[in-house]
Amino acid sequence: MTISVKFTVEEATERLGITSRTLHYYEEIGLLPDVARTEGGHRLYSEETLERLSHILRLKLVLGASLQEIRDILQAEEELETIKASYRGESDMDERDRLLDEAADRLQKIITHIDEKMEKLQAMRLGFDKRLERARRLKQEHRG
Amino acid sequence: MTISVKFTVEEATERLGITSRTLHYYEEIGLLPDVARTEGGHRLYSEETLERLSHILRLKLVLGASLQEIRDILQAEEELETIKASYRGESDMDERDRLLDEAADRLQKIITHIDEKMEKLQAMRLGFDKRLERARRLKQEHRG
DNA sequence: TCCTAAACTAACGTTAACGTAATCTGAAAT
DNA sequence: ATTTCAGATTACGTTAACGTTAGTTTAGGA
Repeated sequence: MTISVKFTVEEATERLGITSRTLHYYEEIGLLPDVARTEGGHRLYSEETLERLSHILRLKLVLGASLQEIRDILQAEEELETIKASYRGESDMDERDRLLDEAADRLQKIITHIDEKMEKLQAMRLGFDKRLERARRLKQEHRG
Repeated sequence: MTISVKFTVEEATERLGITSRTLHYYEEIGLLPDVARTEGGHRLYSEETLERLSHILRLKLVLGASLQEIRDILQAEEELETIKASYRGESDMDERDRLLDEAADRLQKIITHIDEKMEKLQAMRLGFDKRLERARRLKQEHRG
């Protein structure tokens, strides 16, 4: 049996840079399943939950995704994990292939979305770069 | 004198894929200076304004920036343009160099911000990629 | 045991970014 | 000249993502 270290609310907030209200809220809207409690009702966060939270925050920051969209992404990921975990089991293999394909499809869509975002970022970066270059050139001309 | 084509609200909304309310709102919070009007008070958008709007929407979508942040970015860009435009004029050259440096600094910060975002996107993309690969490998193993 | 800091629940408050409804005026085709 | 549709203004409504306050309970060290 593996020892599972648990973290208090304070430890979680400090590590993640968010408030307890945010933790409560995420739990409230179903982003955090199965948060453990002490006998007295105080929350205890596992390492995996903290990683999940970290993932959520990354998705928010980088993709600019809403919590609803994040919920969908997480769900797709979990589904995939479930399928993979049960893949060597007993039941209908064709059905499993189908489910796996579906999950892979969703992942592919997310990746495509990320790629599109990166392309746009790249284009925008080039635009700002040009402005900066022109500014620097202007300064050089003036000096020389 | 160059002919300046102007566009109606409807043309603008269709071209940009936003509602008139959004146009009004952006004007209201100062994102769109000097929107022209007909004699009767109807708005007329110039090509430059439409491009500005397009830029705003890109910044929103790609950077996930708030309208406040976008206002700041646009302001920085305008400042830089003003400085560049007056750079060959008469007044204090040292002061101009300073202003130009300042503006360039802000641009540099935006670019750095974009770069950081792209790095995070890249890392995230790799993460999703791995999951996808594992899913595909699993399917292959099962078949073979 | 007692005390204080941390956590709990419940509920109302807040801000950004628009949506929507109502009423009125302008534009342009017939 | 009239109709009709687009546009203007005003103002209240909405949603997401938390913030904040209040009153109560738990945890853990002196």
